[in-house]
Amino acid sequence: MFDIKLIRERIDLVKSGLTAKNVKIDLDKVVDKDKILRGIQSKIDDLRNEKNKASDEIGLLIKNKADAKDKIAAMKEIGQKISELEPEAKLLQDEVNKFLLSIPNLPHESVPVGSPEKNKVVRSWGEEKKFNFTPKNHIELAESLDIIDFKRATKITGSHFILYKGAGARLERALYNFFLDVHTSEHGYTEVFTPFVVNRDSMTGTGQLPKMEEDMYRLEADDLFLIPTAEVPVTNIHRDEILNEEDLPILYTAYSPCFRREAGSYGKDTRGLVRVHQFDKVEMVKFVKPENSYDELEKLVNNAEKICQLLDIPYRVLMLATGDLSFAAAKCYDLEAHAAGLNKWLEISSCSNFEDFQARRANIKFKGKETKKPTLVHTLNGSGLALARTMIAILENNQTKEGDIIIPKVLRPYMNGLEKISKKEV
RNA sequence: GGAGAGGUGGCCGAGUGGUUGAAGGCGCACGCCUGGAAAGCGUGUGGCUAUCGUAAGGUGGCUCAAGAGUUCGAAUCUCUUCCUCUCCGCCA
Repeated sequence: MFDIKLIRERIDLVKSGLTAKNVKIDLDKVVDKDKILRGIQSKIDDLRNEKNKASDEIGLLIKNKADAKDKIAAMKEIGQKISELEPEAKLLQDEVNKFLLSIPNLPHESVPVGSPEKNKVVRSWGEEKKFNFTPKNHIELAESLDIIDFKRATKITGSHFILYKGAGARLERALYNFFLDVHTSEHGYTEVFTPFVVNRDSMTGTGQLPKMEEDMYRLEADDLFLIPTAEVPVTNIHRDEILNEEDLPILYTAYSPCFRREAGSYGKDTRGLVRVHQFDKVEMVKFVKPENSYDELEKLVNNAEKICQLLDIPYRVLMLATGDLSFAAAKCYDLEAHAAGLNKWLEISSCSNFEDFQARRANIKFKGKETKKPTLVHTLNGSGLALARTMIAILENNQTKEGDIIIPKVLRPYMNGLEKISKKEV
C-alpha cells in the first residue's frame, strides 16, 4: 500500500521515484479523487456528529417520558442525507485504495537509476571453476548419475517440475538442513515452519496481490494460494500486530517449497533446474526499526553470502538498478552463483529492504519508550538460499572427469558421510 | 461433513436497543508510602482517520470477529461469511 500522505505532500518525490522505476501512473487523478473524498467524508462526519448529539437528546427525552417526535423526524432527515452521501464516499474510497495498492514502492536514493544494464557488481568472491576437461551441465550429470528424473516429473505433473532421486533427493535435503542450521546457530535467526498455502490477505500484505495474481497458483475452491516464497507466510506472521520496540529486530528463517506459475516466461535458458515451477528455498525475514533497516540489509546479504562461502560456490553480489527492482522493494541485492557447466551466473538469492511498504499493507507496527505512537516497522527478506539453482552450481562446479560429484565437506555430515556421488556399478 | 455453544479493550469478564470507548478485575506506567522492596493507596492506561495547532494538545468521525440490513438510535435485533470450543463422523 502506498502512503497517500506522501502523495499529498511530496508528489514531486513520488513522481521521480516512479519514473526511475519506469512505472507510468497518473498520480494527479488520485490526488483529485482523494481531495473530493475528504470533502464528502467531512460532510458525512459533520452530519453524523449532529446525529450523535441528537440521539443522546432523544434518549434523554424518552427516559424522562417527554415527547421526542419532532426530534426523531428531524433525525430521519439527517439519516437520509447521510445515506445519500455514503455510497459516493465508499466508491471513491475503494477507487483510491485500489489505486494505492497498485503503486510500487519507491527506490532508495542509493540505488542506481536505469534499466537492468545499470545493475552494479558490488563485490565478488571465489574463482570460477576451471577444469582440464569440458565440464558437463547439470542435466547431463544428473541424468547419468540417475539423481534427477526430469521425464517422470513431467509425467507426474508437467514440464518444469523436478523429481529428485536417491543421492539427489538426499543432497536436496542436506542443503536446506545445512542452511537452516547455519542461520539459526550462527546468524541468530529463529526457525519457523509455516503453512505453504495462504489466503488473499496474506498475499496482499507482502505485495504479490493484486498485481501478480496470474503468476500464482490458486486453489479456486477455497480462494487460497500456494506460496511463491516463504516470505509471504513469514512476513504475515505479524500482520495486524503492534510489536514491542524491545523485541526488535525479529529474525526468522524458514524452509519452504516455492510455487511459481511463471506464466509466459519460458525461454531457451530455462532448461533443467534453471527455471522451475516448484523449488525449495530457505528464506530469511526481518522486522526491524526504520533507522536500522539498511544496516540490516547489509547483514542479510552477508548471511546469504556466508552460505556460498561455506559451500565454496563462487558468486558475485549485484546491486539492482531501479528498473530491475521488484514491486515492493526499495533496494535489492542479488547473489549470482557461477555454474561451470552452463558457464553462467545464476541468481540464487535476492535480498531486499521493503522499508515500510509491506508493513503499511500488512499493518505491522511497533511501539515503545522512544516511540509512543505506533510506527510502521521496516521489513526485509532474502533467500539463504534458493535450492534448485544452488544445486546446479554444486553439481556443475564439483564434477569430476568421470562424471562424479564431489560432495562439499560441510554437507557430508548431512549425507551420512558420503564424499562422492558416483555412477552405480552396472 | 453433521449437531450445538460462542467470538467484547494487552488479558479475564459485565453488558440484550438510548449520554457505553464500553462496568469490575488483572496487567502495565507514574506518584505516595519504604532503608530498599512487597503490600497498600492515588492517578493514568486501545487503534484508525479527518481537521485545527510550531508543538504539547484540542475538536469530530470510525472501531465490541468481518460484511450487509432493521431503527431516529445497535456491542445489543436480522442475514451472510470467517474463526474458536464441545459432541458425532472421517482421517495421517
